[in-house]
Amino acid sequence: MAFYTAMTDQPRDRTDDSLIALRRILRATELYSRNLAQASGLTPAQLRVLQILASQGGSATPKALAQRMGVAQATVTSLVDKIVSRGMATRMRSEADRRQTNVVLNPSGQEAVIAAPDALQQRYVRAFEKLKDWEQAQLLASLERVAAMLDADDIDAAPVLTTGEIKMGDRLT
Amino acid sequence: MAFYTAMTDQPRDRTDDSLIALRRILRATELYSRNLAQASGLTPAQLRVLQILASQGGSATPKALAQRMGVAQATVTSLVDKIVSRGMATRMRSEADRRQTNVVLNPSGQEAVIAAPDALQQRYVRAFEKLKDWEQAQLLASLERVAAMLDADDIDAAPVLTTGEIKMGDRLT
DNA sequence: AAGTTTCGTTCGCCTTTCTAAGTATAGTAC
DNA sequence: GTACTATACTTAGAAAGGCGAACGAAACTT
Repeated sequence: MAFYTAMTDQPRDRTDDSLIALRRILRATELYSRNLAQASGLTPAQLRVLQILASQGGSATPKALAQRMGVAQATVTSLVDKIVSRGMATRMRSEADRRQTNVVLNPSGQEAVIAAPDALQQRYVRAFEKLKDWEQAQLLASLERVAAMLDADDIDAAPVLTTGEIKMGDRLT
Repeated sequence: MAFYTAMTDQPRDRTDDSLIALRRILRATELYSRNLAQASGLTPAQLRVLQILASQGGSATPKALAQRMGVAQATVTSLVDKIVSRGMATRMRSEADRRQTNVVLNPSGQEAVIAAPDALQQRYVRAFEKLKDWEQAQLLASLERVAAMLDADDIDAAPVLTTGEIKMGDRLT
């Protein structure tokens, strides 16, 4: 991990430091999302479904949701159940292909999404928009770079990751 | 959110884009951690406990763990139960204060931590170390900046976040 | 028309997480 | 020293997220 421990100027390895920063980011957002979801009377997972729905123009199929969330279809079914039972969305059979179901966001669901802005947004946006122009550009470039570095698409020698088939060894009790 | 929609050069708002990048990062790491934990025969939460233990010199109290993880003590109890039942850690009453219990990492637990390097590490480190020197420095600075922007410490008007007391309104069924 | 694939649901199971209610130990006050 | 209070942890019970396997229905293929 420490490649150039010799560079005496830096107290710690940059790789380490960047990992630490990344974990801080992760941790902060995780805590926020719990928080926020509670504030809106929804669980994080349910809110995520609503957000995806909203981002897709108000409707999506369970399959699409599952892929988007990196979760099994069965899981989506139960999430949608709960959302539907709260009247925040409705299931509608597709006309074109009747195997498909469209989960459609209701007004009340839209409100929920608006009222509970994304955990990140809440805090991050304020800070981001206070930055100088070039700082914003810089930050954006860096984030996109990191995202690209982590993204599931361009995997080479890493464990499987294709959404929905997580394979892999034994699973003890 | 869109402050300078007028700047026609950019297809989208930088704030939006950076949020999207951030979500990609989050999503990628979330998927990875599931994956990785499974590969090691542990669940993500259990692995997190082991990692924290390791980072604390091999032992910590449930209370400390709970705080570190942003989770209730009862939750830690059940996580520790499972870890202990797999022989990866041991509970030991504290001599000084017998109300306290120390959760101590066993050799087998240490192995697990080493064998299952952090979800981020796995992938990120490889990519990071391929970057040019100035790129690394740049990225690190950006990440730390974002982390600072999100961190719980310097909150002003945002929802509570002090680890362990997540307060906040009603929680529907 | 029979077989195959795809989509979604149902079922049974496990894990995480919470709150509320205990139990034991430590500290403090009288 | 006995009684209160605070702290550290566990237990118990419930809800939620998540999975794979099995299933019914609709759409393709041959």
